Formats: sequence, C-alpha cells, structure tokens
Amino acid sequence: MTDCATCIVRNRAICASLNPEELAILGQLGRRQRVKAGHTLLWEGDDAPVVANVLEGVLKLVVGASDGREQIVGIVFPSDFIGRPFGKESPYSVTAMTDAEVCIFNRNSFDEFASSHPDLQQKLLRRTLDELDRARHWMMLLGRKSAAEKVASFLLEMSERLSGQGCDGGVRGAFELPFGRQQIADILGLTIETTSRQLTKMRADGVLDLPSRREIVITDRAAMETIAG
Amino acid sequence: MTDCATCIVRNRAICASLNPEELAILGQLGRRQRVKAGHTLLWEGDDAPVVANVLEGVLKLVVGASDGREQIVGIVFPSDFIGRPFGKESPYSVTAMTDAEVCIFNRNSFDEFASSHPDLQQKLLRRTLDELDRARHWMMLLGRKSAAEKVASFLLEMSERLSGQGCDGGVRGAFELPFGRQQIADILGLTIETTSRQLTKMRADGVLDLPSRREIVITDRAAMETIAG
DNA sequence: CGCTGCTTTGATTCGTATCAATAGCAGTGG
DNA sequence: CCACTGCTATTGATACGAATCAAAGCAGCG
Repeated sequence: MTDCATCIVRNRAICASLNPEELAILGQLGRRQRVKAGHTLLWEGDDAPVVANVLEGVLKLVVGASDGREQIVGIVFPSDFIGRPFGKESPYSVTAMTDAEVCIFNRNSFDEFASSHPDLQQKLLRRTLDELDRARHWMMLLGRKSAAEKVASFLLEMSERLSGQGCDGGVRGAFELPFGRQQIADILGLTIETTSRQLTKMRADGVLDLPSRREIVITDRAAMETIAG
Repeated sequence: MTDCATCIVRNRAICASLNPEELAILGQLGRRQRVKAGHTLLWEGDDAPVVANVLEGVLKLVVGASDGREQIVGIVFPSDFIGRPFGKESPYSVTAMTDAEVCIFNRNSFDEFASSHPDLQQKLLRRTLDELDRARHWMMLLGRKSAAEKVASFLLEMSERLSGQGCDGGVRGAFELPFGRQQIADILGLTIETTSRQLTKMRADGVLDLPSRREIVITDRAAMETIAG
C-alpha cells in the first residue's frame, strides 16, 4: 500500500500533531527507555508518576484479584499511549510481553505540556475514545461469548492489529502472536486448557494451522468469522 | 453535605468549564429533549449525527449479537456524556432505562465548538479517561468473577453511583435501582435466573434486604465487600 | 377479577474449570 | 551429541457453576 517511510511516521501518532519546534520541546521532556520482556513498568494501585508512548514491542494492561486471578484489560502496541494523564494512581499494571522500547514522560510535565497544546490533547482524546470503544466491544466478548467465539474473535482481531504493524500489508492470515497460551487465556477470561482445546479443535476442523507455538495461520477466514459469531 | 443548589451546578459538569458567554453559545447549539423510558436514542452501527449531555434519568449503552444476546457496556447518569465526538457511527445503542432528559448537539457543531475550546475538550478527555478506567475494571468482573462476586460488586458500585445522585449524601446502603432483573443480568453477563438466585441467597444470608422489586438495602456492607472479592 | 409482564423457584443439562498426567521444546552441562 | 532440567502446551477424566427449560408466584392495571 504505502511505503515504509510513510508508515513509520504514521506509527509515531501522538507526536504527529506537533510541529518540529514543539516536537523538540516534548523530546526534551521525555526519555527513551528499553523494557525487557516480563518487566513491569507500572503497578496496579501505585502512584504512577509517568506516562509513555510505545515505540516498539507489545505490553499488556493487567487487573489482578487478591487470589491471583488476572484479567488482561488491554494490549498496547507501538504508537499507543500508556499511563493515566490527569490521574493519580494507575488502575492496572503495565507489563512488557516482549522486549520493548518506550518514550517516558514525567506525568506532571506532560499534563502541563498537553494543557497548552490543544492539538496534542485532541489527538489524545480521539485515541482514548477509540480505546474506550475497543474496551466496550471486548466487554461483550467477555460477558456473552462462548469459548469458541472468544478464541475466534481474538484471532481475527489479532490478525488485524498485528498485520498493520509491519506495514507490509501482507498476508493477513498468517502472524506470530507476541504471547503464549496463558496470556491468551487471561485476555479472553478463560483457562489455559480451554484455550488450548479450542485451538486444537479449530486445527482439526481445518480452520487454522499452528506451525509453531506462537504462529497462527488462518486458513479459512470465512469459517473463522462464522465461529466468531 | 452540600446544599442542592451547589449540587445541581456540579452535576452539569461538562458545561462547568465554560464561562457564561461560552455557555450561551453552546446553549444555542444544543436543544433539550425528553426521552421516554425504553426509547432508543442511538442505534448500534448507525451513523450517529448527535452527541448529548444527560440532564436527568438513566440510560444504557448496549452491544448486541446477531442472535439476540445483549451486553450492557455502560450506564449513563446525569451530567454524563453520550455519543462519539469525532466519530462516524455509534459502536453501541443508547437506550433510556428511565424517563430522561438530554441536551442534544449536532455532532459536527459540537466537534467544532470543542476544537476551539480546549478547556471543554480537556474536561471531555478526563471524563473519557475515567470511563475507560471504569470499563476496564468491568472487564475484570466480566472475565474472571463468579456470579456471587459479580452481583456483590455491582450492588456496591450502584450504591456509590446512585447515592451521589440525590445530593443527599444520605444512607449509602439503601437505594432504588433504575432497572429490573434482566438488565442487571445484561450488565453482569449472567442470566436473569442466576441473578435472581444470587439476590435471594444474599437476602437469606442477611447481607441485604429487598423491600420491593427495585429497592436494595445493603445491611452488611463488610460482608458484601467480602463477597465482592 | 382476571389479565399481563416480571420475578422467583425448581429440575436438569451443558460448558468450562479443575485436577492430573503426559508430551513437546529450549536451554544447559556432561 | 545426548541426557537432564524446567517450562509451556496438550490431552484426558471429573466436578461444579451457571445456563436452560419449565412452572409457579406476585404485582400492577384495565
């Protein structure tokens, strides 16, 4: 579709509303940081003095219960925003699922900068509205869909979001998940066993291939969509 | 706590960031409209040419599946905002659960007005961020909690949100739900029977009273919080 | 009084969780 | 190169919680 140069710019979406001068100022406020897979950036319930922009990698937003149950409430991709502007404490943990690189800002500095840059704030508003729509759509999945429907819906959404990534516009049916079975289960509100069984069944039914642990190939997209309900 | 005059002002939160002059302009853009209980303001998937501010009553945001299953993904109270600024189509239906009154704006006019009023836009951003946090918290409930935990969590949250309403600051343990059992079930991702059974059990356990169909009295808040997990 | 719609209660089924064991793979050191 | 270890995933047997199916109770209302 488009060439990669354009694509990279598009990915740095939050900054895209700024002119070079403003970008420079914002650049001064932030600092790049690498996060190793598995490392937690923000803890649920803690004061979160930072916000950040994801440059590379994938992170998860997790809400936990006292007894260890976990629900992943959001997945964060490059160009997405992390943290809670204008907020006190983080309502969830943010953990890297792959090695990642983020651009971190002191929250107060960022809030101030945002307050004086309406364009940036509008961009943030749009982004937040999109996230809210996505979250609500996910609520339907969690509350009302069966295990098979959940898994199918999940794979279809991942195929969308992950294929956008590489700006190859390539084969949408084949992709590599940045996480394992347990994480899929935590996203879908299922157990790891049920998740595994559903995938196995889909392979048996010829709807997908599982070349390796993390690779998914959707071989019959129409069928997958039917299953997703 | 505070007297009602203060309270009413506080409730009109979105407009609160504007000066009288701006308020007048915004007032010109909007028009008041009454909505009867059960009437749907916006349909899922339809173009939504309006946004609105709730003045009175309670509305629900609903996502439906092709086979009739429904999940309520949000409940809207007075001073809350409805619709999708900067969006095309509504990702969910908006239906009045009680007789309601809203202040409706043409979306384009509102977007334009918002774009030139950063304070309003920031208010909207904060509101949206809060909604997002609430939605994500709800995802944990839908994905990981048992029926008993769901019902208890729900009652506790309703006791919070409904008691704020009347600005009486009154008895937080007693309140009247603006909806019936089926709706509670649609909020919690349960069936009406399971919901009913959980309530009956809680009454038997002395955690709450059910004076009438829609009245709830939490008699043992601590126990309720324990059940909520 | 007898509708009508909502809620409660009961009996049974079904889907997913749970418990338990095995299998596959990746890394390590002999 | 292969045995050993640890981790993740798969598969199987069983239990349990919530859905479903069915019927009865209860309010509001003409």
